[in-house]
Amino acid sequence: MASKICMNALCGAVVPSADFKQGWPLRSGAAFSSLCNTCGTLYEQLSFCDVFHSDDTGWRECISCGKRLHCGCIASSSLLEILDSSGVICIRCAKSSGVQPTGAESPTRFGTSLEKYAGETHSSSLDNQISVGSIHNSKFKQCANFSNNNGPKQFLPPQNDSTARSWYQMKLEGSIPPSADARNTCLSNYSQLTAGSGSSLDIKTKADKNTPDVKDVCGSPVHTNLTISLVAQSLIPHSLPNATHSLPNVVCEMMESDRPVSSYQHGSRSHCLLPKASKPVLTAGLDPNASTMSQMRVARPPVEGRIKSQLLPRYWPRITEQELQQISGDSNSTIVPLFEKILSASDAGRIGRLVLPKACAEAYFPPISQPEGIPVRIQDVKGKEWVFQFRFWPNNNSRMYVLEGVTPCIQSMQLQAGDTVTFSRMDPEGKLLMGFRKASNNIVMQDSHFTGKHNEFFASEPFLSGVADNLPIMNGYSGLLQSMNRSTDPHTKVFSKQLSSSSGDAWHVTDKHGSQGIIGSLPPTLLAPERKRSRNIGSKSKRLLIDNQEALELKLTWEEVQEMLHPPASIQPTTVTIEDHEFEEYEAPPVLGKRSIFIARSSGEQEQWTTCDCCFKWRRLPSDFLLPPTWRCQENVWDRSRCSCSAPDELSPSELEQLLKMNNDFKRRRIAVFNQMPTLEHDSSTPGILSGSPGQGDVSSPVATTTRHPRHRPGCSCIVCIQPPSGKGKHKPTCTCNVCMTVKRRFKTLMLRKKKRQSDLEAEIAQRNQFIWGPKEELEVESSSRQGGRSLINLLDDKSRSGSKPQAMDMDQRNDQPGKDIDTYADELDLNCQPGEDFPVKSTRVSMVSLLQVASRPLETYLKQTGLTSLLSEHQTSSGSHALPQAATESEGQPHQNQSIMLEDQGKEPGSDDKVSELFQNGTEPL
DNA sequence: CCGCTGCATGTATGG
DNA sequence: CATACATGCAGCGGT
Repeated sequence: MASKICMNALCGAVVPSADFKQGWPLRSGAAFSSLCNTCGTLYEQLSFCDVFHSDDTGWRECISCGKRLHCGCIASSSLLEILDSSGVICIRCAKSSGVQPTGAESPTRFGTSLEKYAGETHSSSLDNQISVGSIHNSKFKQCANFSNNNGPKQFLPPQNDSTARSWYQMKLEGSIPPSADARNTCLSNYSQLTAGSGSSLDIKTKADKNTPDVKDVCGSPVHTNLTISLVAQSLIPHSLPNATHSLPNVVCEMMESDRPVSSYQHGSRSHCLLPKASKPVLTAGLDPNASTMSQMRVARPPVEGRIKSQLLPRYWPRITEQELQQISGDSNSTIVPLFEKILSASDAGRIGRLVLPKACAEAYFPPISQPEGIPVRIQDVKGKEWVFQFRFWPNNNSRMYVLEGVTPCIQSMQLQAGDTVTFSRMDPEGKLLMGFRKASNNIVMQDSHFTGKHNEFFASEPFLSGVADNLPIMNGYSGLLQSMNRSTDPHTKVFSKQLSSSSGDAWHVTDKHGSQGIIGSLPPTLLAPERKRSRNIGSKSKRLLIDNQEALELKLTWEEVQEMLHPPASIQPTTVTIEDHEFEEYEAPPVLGKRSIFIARSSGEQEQWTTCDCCFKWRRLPSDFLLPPTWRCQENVWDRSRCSCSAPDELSPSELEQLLKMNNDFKRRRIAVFNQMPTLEHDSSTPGILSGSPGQGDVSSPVATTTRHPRHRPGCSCIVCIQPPSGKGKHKPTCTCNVCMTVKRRFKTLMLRKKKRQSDLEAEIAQRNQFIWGPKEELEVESSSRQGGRSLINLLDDKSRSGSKPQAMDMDQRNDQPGKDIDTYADELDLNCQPGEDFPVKSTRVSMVSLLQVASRPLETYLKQTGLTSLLSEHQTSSGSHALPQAATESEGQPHQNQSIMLEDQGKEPGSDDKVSELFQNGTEPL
């Protein structure tokens, strides 16, 4: 019998694992946790995947294809479905064979109950087949009377006979009629099964057969070591008698013993039994720092079922038990969370009008028939009572509800756009309460970031959960699915990483570009002009963009967390395509690597630095070394002479300080890039951020540029990673290395595409403008070069229009391509071109005249000069430079691939052709 | 001129 | 496509 140690440092009790019968399935999609029997501390949060680790290995076999897929990875949740208590079929088989669950009226399937619970339904056709869970098909068989409420209790299922089929019956007492309707409501909607505060569900025991007396079990000291906890909702709380509010609110939900299972509601918690303890994981949507269940922030569906169907999950209250208790204090009143809203700029503005979600207003506020509305009294957390005018505006045959006069209240709470106001009700008085959460301690990043619209950004989002506590439960999963489902990018790859034994559940997604680009991975919204961004604060709460440094830092931190995850070494993923989405399946868990810092010295040498887990000193490693989760300098096989803990290779304090400073500086610059993107192109004084101009670092000191940024790891086959350090390693035209082959392949594809397009436009183009097409043709040789072409054309276009210098280009004039200045394009040009020649171009300033000279050359001349003629004829893309010719530059600098990284993504944006055609249509004559 | 009020409109999003 | 909602803005009244 395995034992665990309670993670509560103050407790430390050994928690023996009960010898539960395996194959005791439970629903997925909840905030699972385990409680220490001794101190009651929640010490594990189990992912939804863990629930069907029925064999405790995490591996399940598809009953159709036999493929073994590991729970805890994407496969377990989205690619597997449980057809009955034991059978699992992968989605591919289910889809291809049309397998339908048999033997059950309502199949037990995983992976969706959570989404439904959190309102995060996704659009897969499979979803339609997925029930809320076997609960839907369950029967209440046993009741228990939990008449005492002294601390957490667990319900112990029959352990001696896993096949016992004891029938239970639940009796609802109080004002809830145990009618068929009520029961069916419960059965059809799990969220309502869980009674919450204010409820008084008194469940009487009616044991039969060989089932242990539940009452006895529950009245005795805790026996189980593992429970699943759900934050629950009230079940029509205000219809319950007030006198019972101090009693435990219990829902006993008993299933057949070969079915999910048992839970009971205690207070606002519901505890279910898990078959076995599993490794601790962070569960998305939960606060990883929450030491107890009461601190976990979980979205609660509305208390009234009819509202639930109307109210968007974004308004679901996410108040924690702790907060609820704080509000209710010692009073006997019950706090019913109603809804919450993230304040928009308008809400928090001086107008003093808080727009209420329509459904919420109509559900929880008094009905009003006149637009003038009525005054409502709302008490804030300090006990102060405010009177707001609750009214509506007619709007499109609908209503728009507002609370007027909220400014004093908002100000007293010191709220601003992005903060969250919560509305609760105190029962039985029915008094409305208003609380709040500051955005600063409630990093709210709504799930739009996870949608397929911005896959790049989505890919860079964390799936270590709980960091953003406003995320829907399990957002890592649901958001992932949403992204997959919404994405129109057929190349979207979901790179699922499984749990390593030492890590928590985490998802990692890369897009088709590898999503390594920090800047390139930003959604356009983050690169939007300031005005646009500020408007988006709280905009519909769906696309709340973090505009403050803190949140950006957090995002970067998330990224950094992801940097630590690597695919298992030497494991080749199998790629499957499901509904146009490519999945990389790994048959081994991911590796949680150790954090490291990448730097590049001015010599071009790249280094990786990390700390020894033994002596905690900084050590230098090869840049391409994949760090294991733990690493000690004794393992420094590259330089054994320096691998003792007192090795000379360690950093001196000053060096360390410098290194960390540079690392921080790099982070700051990443942030600065976000902030400065819109203005960069007309701010030649800040070229360093994108162009890597001199000044970034002392030539004699390490330069904190991640030319091979950390998220690219050995095994990454993207164009960035596979190319040698810039300026090094000339490739011969006949070279067949990865780099050259990739570039050749890309070039070939692009040329084919180009030719096809060209044939359509050739006549017009030849007639209209020869010299524009030339450079563009060339510049589109590589996708990332297209921006260069656009840049040039934009320059011309802009100059032709305004006659002003190109640096003065306004973002708004070409907002289809957020700011990059010309040297950025120059950098970009040499991104994927191969270092067959020395890189001639790295300019921080480009002469307009020289650019125009280049631009005005005939295509053939240009190709010839740039060596692309040979490329065209021989497809030797590895030779020659795609960069602007030397004449176009004034200085040289070092290549900076981290810009290239981002540009690789951007280069795939459509539009450059549009720009050209637009130019043509307008008949603009460049100069 | 300023601020308030009510409505209109644009945009995001869900169905 | 319908709807919700964030916010712009015209019009009005008060100062």
